[in-house]
Amino acid sequence: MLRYSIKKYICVHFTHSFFIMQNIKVAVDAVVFGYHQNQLHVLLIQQKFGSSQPYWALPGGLVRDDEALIDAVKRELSEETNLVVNYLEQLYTFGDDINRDSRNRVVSVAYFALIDSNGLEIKADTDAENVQWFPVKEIPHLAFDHNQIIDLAFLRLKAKLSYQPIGFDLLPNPFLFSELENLYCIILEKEIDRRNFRKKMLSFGIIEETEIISHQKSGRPAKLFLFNQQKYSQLTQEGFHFEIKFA
Amino acid sequence: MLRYSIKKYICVHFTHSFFIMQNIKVAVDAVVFGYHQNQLHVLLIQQKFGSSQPYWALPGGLVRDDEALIDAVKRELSEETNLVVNYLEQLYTFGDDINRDSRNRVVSVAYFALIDSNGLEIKADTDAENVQWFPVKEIPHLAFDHNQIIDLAFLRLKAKLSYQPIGFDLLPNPFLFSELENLYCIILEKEIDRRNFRKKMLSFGIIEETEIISHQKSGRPAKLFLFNQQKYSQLTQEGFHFEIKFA
DNA sequence: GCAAAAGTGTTCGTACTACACCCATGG
DNA sequence: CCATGGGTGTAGTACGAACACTTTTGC
Repeated sequence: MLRYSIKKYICVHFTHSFFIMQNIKVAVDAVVFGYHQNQLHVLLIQQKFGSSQPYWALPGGLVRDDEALIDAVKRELSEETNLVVNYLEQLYTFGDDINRDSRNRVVSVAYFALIDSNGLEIKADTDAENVQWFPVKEIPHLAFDHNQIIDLAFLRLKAKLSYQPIGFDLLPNPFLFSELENLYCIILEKEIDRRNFRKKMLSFGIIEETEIISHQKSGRPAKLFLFNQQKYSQLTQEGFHFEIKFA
Repeated sequence: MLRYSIKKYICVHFTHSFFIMQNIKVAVDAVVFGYHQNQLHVLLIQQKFGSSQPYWALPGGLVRDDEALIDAVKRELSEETNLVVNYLEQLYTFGDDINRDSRNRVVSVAYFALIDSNGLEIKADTDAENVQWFPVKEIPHLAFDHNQIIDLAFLRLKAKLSYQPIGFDLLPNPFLFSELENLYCIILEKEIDRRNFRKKMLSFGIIEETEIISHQKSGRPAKLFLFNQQKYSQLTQEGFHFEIKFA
């Protein structure tokens, strides 16, 4: 079954050679999540096509010949939205649908990013704005297969929240414990017991209580907490595994 | 910061247009894992370059213009190794190193596959063979960044084994419980208590005991078990989550 | 003094861990 | 009868789940 044959050898050689022409373009797209107003948001930009009809789409674009994929994402984000994100990882490569872009075959490497969007809220009264946050539950119909990409990114975020301390990348540092708790509730779409959540979170030893008191909201003032990234890295090297799950 | 500007708009439009030329090729590569002789193996093929020096490499090749990525992997596997795998998923896209292929910039979408390699063992005496299983701990120096790809695939396999019932895709069906247990021990690289393992595995209700008795080995004959994929799918829809962890 | 959010402990049950002996067969 | 691998139960422990009242501030 695995036996070698001349025919197969030629085939192997052929498909590994560069004699065959290929007309596929490589793009990157980024799903940038932000958290503000007690909601999870996705950053979208507005585009115009030849058809002159404006679509909302994920920030992204074609990769340059001399540019790493990850650099292409960073460049696009910087050019299109002027943002630098806190967390960035590769999500999935979309290239099974040959016609996902009607102009040309495009394989898109999608990335997944997190940012603290608290200081970045866009004025809703500026109609000319072409970059905007959308609540993740109110995403319009987007260009290409971008809705699908967001769905996948959201699943990834939900999953990762439980086994990697990435929630902090959506919050200011220092942050309020209530913000963190709320973030988990909203993204995981379930209620979480405040006492158990705090107990578990603090038990890891990767969060430090500061002496800073926040008077931002009504009610009793709250202490601010710091996520200690360095401590987390250290513990991880020692075999520690972050995991937080709720019924 | 997110304010719209003409300059930015032009930039967005430009990078999303197809006026810019791109000279990047798109390839797929597959890390195929097999399990036999109580060891985890990876399938490699032998290639020749212009330099005429033969390298071992992952099965893979360039994607055709009219072909889904996943179909490209299946085609390459079929052409190069004549195999149909039990499990196949996208692993990661390698495209940060511009020079990973010295001939041309190539972005490679790597896949991760599992197969029951028990009936497929290659005769070691056939020197002309250009497809071969290598124990995962004895992989030679490969072409391109293929060693790195295998490392990542192995990490993925290790991780997935704990939260997805993919071990069965490396075994015959029906299988011996001792095989399953051994597979977990070897891939996770730790010892597992036999009694606890069996108890936990059976508690999910996705494995059925058959009346078939195996007399293959010395010692007391063993019952064969069946993994019930359908039952697993059903349970998953009902919110069941496979998870098996050991100290 | 009341509304609003912060802060805090205990009990109960479940699930993981550790651990050792007998059983069925082939040679 | 001996070697080889298959099959099984229990006791202790640790962790997750459920649950409600007090505290501090602004208005």
